[in-house]
Amino acid sequence: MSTGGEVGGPRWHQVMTELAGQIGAGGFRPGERLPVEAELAARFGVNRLTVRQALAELARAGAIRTVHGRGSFVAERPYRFRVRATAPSIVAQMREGAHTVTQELVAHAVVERSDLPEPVTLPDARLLRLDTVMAVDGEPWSRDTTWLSAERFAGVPSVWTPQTSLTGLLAGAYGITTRRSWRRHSAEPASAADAAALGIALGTPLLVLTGANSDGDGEPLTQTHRRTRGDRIEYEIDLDPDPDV
Amino acid sequence: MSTGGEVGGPRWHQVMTELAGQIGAGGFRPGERLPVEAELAARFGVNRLTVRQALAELARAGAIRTVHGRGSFVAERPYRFRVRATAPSIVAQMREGAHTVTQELVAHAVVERSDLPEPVTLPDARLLRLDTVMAVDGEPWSRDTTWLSAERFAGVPSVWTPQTSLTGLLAGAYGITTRRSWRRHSAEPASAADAAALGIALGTPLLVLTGANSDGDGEPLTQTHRRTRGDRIEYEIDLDPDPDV
DNA sequence: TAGTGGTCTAGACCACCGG
DNA sequence: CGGTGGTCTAGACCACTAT
Repeated sequence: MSTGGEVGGPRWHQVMTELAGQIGAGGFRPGERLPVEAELAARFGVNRLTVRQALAELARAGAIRTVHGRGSFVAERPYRFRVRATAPSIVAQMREGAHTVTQELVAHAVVERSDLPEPVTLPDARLLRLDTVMAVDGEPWSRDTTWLSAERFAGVPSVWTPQTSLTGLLAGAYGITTRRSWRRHSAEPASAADAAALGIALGTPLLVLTGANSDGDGEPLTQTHRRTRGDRIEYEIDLDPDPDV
Repeated sequence: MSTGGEVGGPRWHQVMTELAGQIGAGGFRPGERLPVEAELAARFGVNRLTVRQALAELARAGAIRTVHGRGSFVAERPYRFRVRATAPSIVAQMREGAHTVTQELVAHAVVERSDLPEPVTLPDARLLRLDTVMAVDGEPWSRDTTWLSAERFAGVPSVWTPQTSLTGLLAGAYGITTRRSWRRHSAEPASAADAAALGIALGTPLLVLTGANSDGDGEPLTQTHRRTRGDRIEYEIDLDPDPDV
């Protein structure tokens, strides 16, 4: 610093890069609380709102996490979980990696087929809709909605536990082998509901997956809408036929 | 309004949903300029900063586009381009749909292999790096970086035009058929450079693709890093073996 | 109850755009 | 040049968290 060079850019941007640099250099440890906003404002010689804009950008980028009434904390694991998009069960993949995965069932209802997002691939008119929140190693990770036949799978909600994997449940209780059918990926800002459920700032980028799975015969079985923290996931799509497997 | 119902939530959120409703209901046409911030502030009876927070959220969601010195405009096409992730050339796909696609070469350089993002699949030590900005129907759409052998393809920059498709160029001038090899998808907030190149607000969600293509024999040929506006793209991944093809 | 972040205001000045 | 959004300040009060 004090190289005499042009500093340039808005003050909040300078504050942001300065803080990001200190975090990256280990000046603040993962999980550690940053100084309070008023303290940062005094330290940088700027108004508190200027500090807040810098912190907001850091939060969107996943470098810190800000909690109302408690403070801003350096992100625990700057880690992006890599998931194979071509496999049907994400839960199974993660548990292979010795991670704790839970899926809390926050709501379920029987809905009409018009409730499904495009493209609609399920044949049933009445569908069971499961709204769940997935957490990895205790940290909220994605907000998921799954639709499946209300008639065939009416008993699913009553046997659901946070340890349930839908793919595993269908295999165990119904003898159905699930296969992936199609996937679509896009990116959206977190809505107020997303932010509340995932403990992130409003507007944080989410990776949005919509997709469907079919049974062993290729018949449509489930349809899914998953909203995952963008800073915590990376979908991997292997297209080359691998001759070693 | 004045239904007597609970309004709830912060004022900026109310302003946001009110404006979003008017846009959705056709109160403002696509491309139309919104009233200036001071006018909106007066109309809603709030401070200009409160209006600005509402507009910032609408911009992140892609509903409006704000331009310094000119104003905020309702998004032209609330349209998400659907792209098959399993095909090698996105440019070809879009032109099939009768869309105008240009790729401006903004920079090119010869770099070391360490410049490549993980996982590194190209064998060459010295690589040609192409930085381009893709526009669809005149609107900036993605920021791309492509690496390929500096030795074999040294002539590429000198023949590049905005109409060039790299896949087409390799086929035409080098007789090479390109195949997709692997892809990774994640989501990130737009950096300052992204925002400037794509004409979007800082922090807007981007769909980030990293991937590689190989030649007909499966030999690694190119590696790509593409940052696309999240509100303008949807990657489609077909996994079911299609018996008709 | 004290400390923290979240919201809002009033006012000022700067940077960019177009005629 | 006038009009627009972008930044910054000083100060106030509210909502949430922990003790």
